[in-house]
Amino acid sequence: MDQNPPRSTSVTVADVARKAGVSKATAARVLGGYGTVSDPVRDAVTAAARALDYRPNELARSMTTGRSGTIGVVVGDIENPFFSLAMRGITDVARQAGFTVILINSGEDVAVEKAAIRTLLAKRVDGLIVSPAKESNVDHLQEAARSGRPLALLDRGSETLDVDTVIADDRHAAEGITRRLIALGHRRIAYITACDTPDHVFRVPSDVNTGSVRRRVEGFLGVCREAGLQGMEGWVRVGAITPDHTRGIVSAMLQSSERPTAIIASDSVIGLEVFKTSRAAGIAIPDELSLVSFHDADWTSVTSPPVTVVRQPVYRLGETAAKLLVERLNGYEASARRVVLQTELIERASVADAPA
Amino acid sequence: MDQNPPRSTSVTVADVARKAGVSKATAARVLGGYGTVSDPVRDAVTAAARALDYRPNELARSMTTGRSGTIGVVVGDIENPFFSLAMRGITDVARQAGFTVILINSGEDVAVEKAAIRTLLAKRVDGLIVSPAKESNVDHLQEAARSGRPLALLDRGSETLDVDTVIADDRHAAEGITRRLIALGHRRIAYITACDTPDHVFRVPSDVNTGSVRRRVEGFLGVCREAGLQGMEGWVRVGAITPDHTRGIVSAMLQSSERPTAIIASDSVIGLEVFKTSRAAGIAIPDELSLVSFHDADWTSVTSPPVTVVRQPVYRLGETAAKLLVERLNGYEASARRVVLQTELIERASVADAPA
DNA sequence: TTGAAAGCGTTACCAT
DNA sequence: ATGGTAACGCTTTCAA
Repeated sequence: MDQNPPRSTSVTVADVARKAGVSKATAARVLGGYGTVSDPVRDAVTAAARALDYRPNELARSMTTGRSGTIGVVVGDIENPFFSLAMRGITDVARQAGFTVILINSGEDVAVEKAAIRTLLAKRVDGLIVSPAKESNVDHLQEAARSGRPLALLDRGSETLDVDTVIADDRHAAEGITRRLIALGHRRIAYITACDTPDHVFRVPSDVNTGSVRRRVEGFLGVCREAGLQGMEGWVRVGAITPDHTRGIVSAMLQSSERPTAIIASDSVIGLEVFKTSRAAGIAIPDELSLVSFHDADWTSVTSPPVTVVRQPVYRLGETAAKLLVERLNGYEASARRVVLQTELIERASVADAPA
Repeated sequence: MDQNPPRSTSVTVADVARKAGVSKATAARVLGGYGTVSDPVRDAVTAAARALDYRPNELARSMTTGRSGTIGVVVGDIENPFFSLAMRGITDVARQAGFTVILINSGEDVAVEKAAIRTLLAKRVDGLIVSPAKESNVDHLQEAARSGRPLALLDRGSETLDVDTVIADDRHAAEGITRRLIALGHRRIAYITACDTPDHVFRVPSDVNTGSVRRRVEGFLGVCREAGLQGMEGWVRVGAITPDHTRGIVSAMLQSSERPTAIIASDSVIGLEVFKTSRAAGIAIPDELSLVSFHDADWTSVTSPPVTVVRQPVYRLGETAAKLLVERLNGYEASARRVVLQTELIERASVADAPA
């Protein structure tokens, strides 16, 4: 029973081999679980390994095999329930497939995203899942794709990037709620998103670089146009990047003489702030203001009134992206797949006829 | 302008050295940013690196330096807003300090946690941040600590583990809200937690293995005892691990003849489900039932009535754990530090006098 | 300031 | 079935 303190320098296959009285190659075979070895030798090596408390060095292993068993994930903000749920989907699939996940937060900043990709590539991740901050700026992703490591896009696609992509049917969802609101008599409908433009004002959909949001805005404007509503571009508000920003935007709107009769919130964090702000301003939902939010966050059913939402299959978004990536990692070679997951409108009580 | 397709095998220092007409050692020095080199040589190497689009292989670097620039994080469930917010704190600090984060979800399962630690150690993370599923079962953490890699505990401590720990003042918080409820005349006060016991029933605090929750339960029971309330152990309910489980527990309670007049929810996910279930059962909050929840999730102020919560400095919990770890990584050697962050009771409108 | 060569801990190829 | 040995891409003495 030698209980000597484990020396700081870790034990290697060579140590195990020596102790078991075999060659390094043989020890490596049983430790690594490859090649063929006789039972007695296997037992001896196993015993030696246990005695020495051998721990494989995955770094060294990756060094020679070229696979790190790691996938890199870059998301906008892990604190946002949307991403944390998608992340759960990713990690579940990854773990089951034997991969480990490196998470980097881009804060929706392209420069950070760029650096993240470099870091991840330098660490030799086997593959990448990215939710690109801006669709227009994907050179670094091109580069990643070219590096030979598979890349999957999450929630936000890119026309120019021919890689596996998993998104929700955002345009369709936006069209649906816009139609519904118009049918209820709404004409002053605001769309609020966290996406920003250089001068913080929206003019045309191409101003919005986040794929999922651009598609929604296009859907929104398209239906408005089709219904004869002109100049609705003015009702699209960008830059709701924090609750404070959102509050500023919403209260300004609510105080103006031509205030909106309906608001579409691009995510649940914004939806919540719209709810808070209008309540604080004494404006009643849904009598004076209708509210629809993307993402059926768990609390949306519990407010008074409960809020009408677009349910997105968020967990499955992450899960699917990870699955596609793992397939690539296992050698799948066919051309890029684009998966569009369906959303569902959950009608609750935050939407009503436009006030007279 | 050679635009030849980048060959699949990556370019190494040797390639750069050759192109720059210097030795591998010299090239490595400028590429790695260490040692001393003359300006002309530096420029030549830099130019060659750019021309070849050289990317350092961090794996190889880690191999020789022994540092991977990575910290491993094991949490119960990244989908829970508590952990996703703490995670944000961790990643922010890590990134700023030049570390990358590997995230593993334990699902509060000790076996998974154990495997996670092994994996992380095998990947040679420089340090670990763990939110241990069970305080009583920390052999694998002992082991991690002994491996020489620093370990920091998040939200849940361990008496037997002498490592840096960051927790909230859970006991104190629980005592505060319990006193308040008792002062309002409540006698049937339930405490509901996700933590489970083998037979799903609670008898004594030591049944609860999750540090933070055990401390809260101790605080709760202590104040009850001190106020002359006996047998309150029967009001502690464990196993609210999913919304469905929670609903089952709550609705059973609400239907019993001796139903609680107040409920303390151990996290916001449970708090939300209590809210939903009691509403569905037609039981009015706070007139017929008072509710206090741990974690001031963003939605808690927006329900009707808004819910009284214990505000925990969640982001700072993660941030602080990461800071302590990074200090260790930078050579800090003194004995283990235990940081206790203060909570705050946010009184809103879900708590009232006990019904007559 | 620069270069040659020895590791780091694996895997993998080629003999035996 | 087993052993010897050359990679993998980098850092790091030690000399020159």
